[in-house]
Amino acid sequence: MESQDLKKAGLKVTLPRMKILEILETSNADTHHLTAEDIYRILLDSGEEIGLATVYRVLTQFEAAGLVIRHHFEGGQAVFELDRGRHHDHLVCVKCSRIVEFVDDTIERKQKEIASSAGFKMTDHALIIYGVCGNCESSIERR
Amino acid sequence: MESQDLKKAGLKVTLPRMKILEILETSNADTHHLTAEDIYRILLDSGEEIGLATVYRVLTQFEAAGLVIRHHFEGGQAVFELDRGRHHDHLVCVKCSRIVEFVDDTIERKQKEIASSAGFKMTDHALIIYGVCGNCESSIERR
DNA sequence: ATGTATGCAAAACATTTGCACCTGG
DNA sequence: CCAGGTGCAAATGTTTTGCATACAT
Repeated sequence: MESQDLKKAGLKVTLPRMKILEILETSNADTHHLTAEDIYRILLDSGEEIGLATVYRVLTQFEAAGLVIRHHFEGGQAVFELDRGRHHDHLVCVKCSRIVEFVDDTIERKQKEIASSAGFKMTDHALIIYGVCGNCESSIERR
Repeated sequence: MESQDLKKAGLKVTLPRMKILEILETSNADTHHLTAEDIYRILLDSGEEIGLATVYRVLTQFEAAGLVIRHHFEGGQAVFELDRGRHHDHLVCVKCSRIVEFVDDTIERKQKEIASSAGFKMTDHALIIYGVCGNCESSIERR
């Protein structure tokens, strides 16, 4: 049960928070990571009464608590994903926004080297590879 | 003379465009990459009469023409840098926003491998390492 | 009860667009 | 001269905030 996670983060266990956590857990996996608006729509569609502002507030709190990660890929909206602890980078399809996660130890190691040889104490890093995924590649022409 | 670049891109050689190009050329190098607002301020401060909208319009045209690259680092505003042809990635100081550019062939190679083994046709990629630079590290405490 | 969360509306930003006027070739 | 460029103001899209009400403990 993840209501524990909420309590641990000093956040009351409320319905909106539980619902948002649940959505992140279930519809997050291999497909799209979610925007605040996505989550808002899903909640509305499933009959919940919630405000977009609350979604943003909750996501921001979750981010501060280390429960979710906020990404700024291209295209205005930030996307959110549950922080499952295992760091990874992203492949983003520029056609359909499909996201594939990956980890590469060689790259991870190299990054640390680069940072320290530039005199930086690395705090974080983001590697995003943009491209056209297999699906979109085959189905020629689409928006 | 880079008025050539403008003509080549099908853009009239106007004062605002020249000025913006000049700013990108001179104050771009090792320090901060510039936001549209930065450029706007610099122009106003140097006595030019220009609108922020024009700065955005020009930068967008420059981007389309391949003259500049737009980056979406953390923190709202996009930053722009001249495209000098040599691809590179970025180390960003989270304290002072100083930017260091770097290239690592191993990482470049690995990225291609990762993309193709995931069935993606890579179109672009962005690697950003966030950290605290030497300067900020030493001068303990600062905003 | 009581301090925190929420919903709504309004504010705050970053960026884009419409339009009348100006300018480069 | 005339298409394209510019400034200004208004529109947009995203995220944040103020405030009165509702809820978890």
